[in-house]
Amino acid sequence: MPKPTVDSAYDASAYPPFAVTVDLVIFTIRTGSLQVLLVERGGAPFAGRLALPGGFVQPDEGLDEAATRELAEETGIDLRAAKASRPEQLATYGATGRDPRMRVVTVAHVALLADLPDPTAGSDAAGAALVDVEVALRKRLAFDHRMILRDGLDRVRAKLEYTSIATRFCPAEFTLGELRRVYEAVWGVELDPGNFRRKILASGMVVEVPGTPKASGPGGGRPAAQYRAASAVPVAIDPPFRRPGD
Amino acid sequence: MPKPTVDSAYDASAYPPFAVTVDLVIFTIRTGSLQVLLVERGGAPFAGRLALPGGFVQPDEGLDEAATRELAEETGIDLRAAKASRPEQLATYGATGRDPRMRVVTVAHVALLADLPDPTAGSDAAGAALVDVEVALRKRLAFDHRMILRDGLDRVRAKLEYTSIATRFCPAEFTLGELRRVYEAVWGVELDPGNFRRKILASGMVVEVPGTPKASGPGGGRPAAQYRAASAVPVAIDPPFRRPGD
DNA sequence: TTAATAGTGTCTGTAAGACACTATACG
DNA sequence: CGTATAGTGTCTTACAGACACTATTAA
Repeated sequence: MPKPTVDSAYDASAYPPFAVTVDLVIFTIRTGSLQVLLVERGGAPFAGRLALPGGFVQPDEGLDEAATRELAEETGIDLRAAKASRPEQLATYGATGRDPRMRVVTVAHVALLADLPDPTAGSDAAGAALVDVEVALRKRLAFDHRMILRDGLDRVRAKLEYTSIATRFCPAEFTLGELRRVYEAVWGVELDPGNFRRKILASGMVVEVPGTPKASGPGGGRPAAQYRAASAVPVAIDPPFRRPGD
Repeated sequence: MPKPTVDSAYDASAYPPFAVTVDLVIFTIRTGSLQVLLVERGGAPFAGRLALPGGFVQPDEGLDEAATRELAEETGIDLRAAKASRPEQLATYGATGRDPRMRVVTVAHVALLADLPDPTAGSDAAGAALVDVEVALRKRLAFDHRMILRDGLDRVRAKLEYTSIATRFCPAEFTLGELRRVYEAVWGVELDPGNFRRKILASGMVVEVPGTPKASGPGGGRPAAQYRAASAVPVAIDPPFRRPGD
């Protein structure tokens, strides 16, 4: 095993300079469909195109920090206080020419949001919008953001199988029906309510909130028990909850 | 959802400059134990410490390209010819201060190697060595390389469960006993030969090479049939091959 | 012969999926 | 009443794990 080339390369005075950014794939579920937050680009390049939110990493912050800051700036959610659901690193994209002006390496992150009580929707959503994921994937996004979105979607779909992150899409308390509709929206399938119930309860990922049945919605239906995530941090589902047909 | 901050940030003339490197976690299996390739650092910082091989990304190459180039430089393996087993991106590490001299973001990759016929071992392995992974994790490595190694190990252990990458540790033709010992080395467990055989054959990840039984080793044993990977690119194992006790 | 590995057969427990059934709401 | 959702019970099938058994080699 030949020469170690590390040392000479670490010449602090002469290294190729790169710009480093973070981009965010922010998913949420609205009206039963999986949506992603996109912003419209103002200036060149890709002016007018939709893009993932993101920005430069500052010299004094780490990558996670930058992603959390961008999430706060784009959605108003301050995760440094609510210690849950930090953006998770997805992958890094650094092909030459992915930004036509200079060499930019971007570290993509994924974040899951419970749909916020509508104050957020009415506010200054200047240029930012939630777009159905299937629709977004058919559009021409800026840079390589379509690939990043594709990878982010794959990641979320996979992680539903073996972790409890689905609860991240739900408010603090939720019914098993709501949780099931999260899985159905992300996976694009229908799940048997009875089998779903057994599987989730057996996994221990949720605990029942005693004595608080939820009033049934329009059209009737038996009131459902309320649950909350058993753990603040996502936990492994064992055995995994395999998605049908994949 | 508030202001999009993307546009102003994309001022090509004023961005915070970073150095971008790739680091490689190169695993192989030797004498039944999982080993990782480490190099000894010559200069400061961390002079004398063991480190993962790696180096700066050049302005005209992509991240994958840089990782492949570094792999070739460190091991003599040219993957641009043998189109198999490219380094796979692991994660990106960019904490402030991870390099004491400047801001360096490193994109870590994982590569799996079949143990090479000993020419490589005898050559100029100046400062490069294969180290048992458990031993390496107990050492103090340079930079945050211990964390990277830990993450790389987790990744490989997980990927054995649902892909056919274990064959990457084997030569072109191998017996099921050899493949089983790969799993045992990576997972650190013992597997039942009979059940292992059934599981692997049912997965379709290998195909038998007809009419070539392998002579049994020292100590005897029935000769084993030879197999090769059913696909040049890793394929999903369905249902997954779950690792015992985890 | 013994020891070691390859390969097959069989049983058991767990869990997923299909689906029927009961329970409780709305209109 | 009908319809919709919540929740339980049951049956079948698939498969992992334990383990016994046969086959074929080296020493």
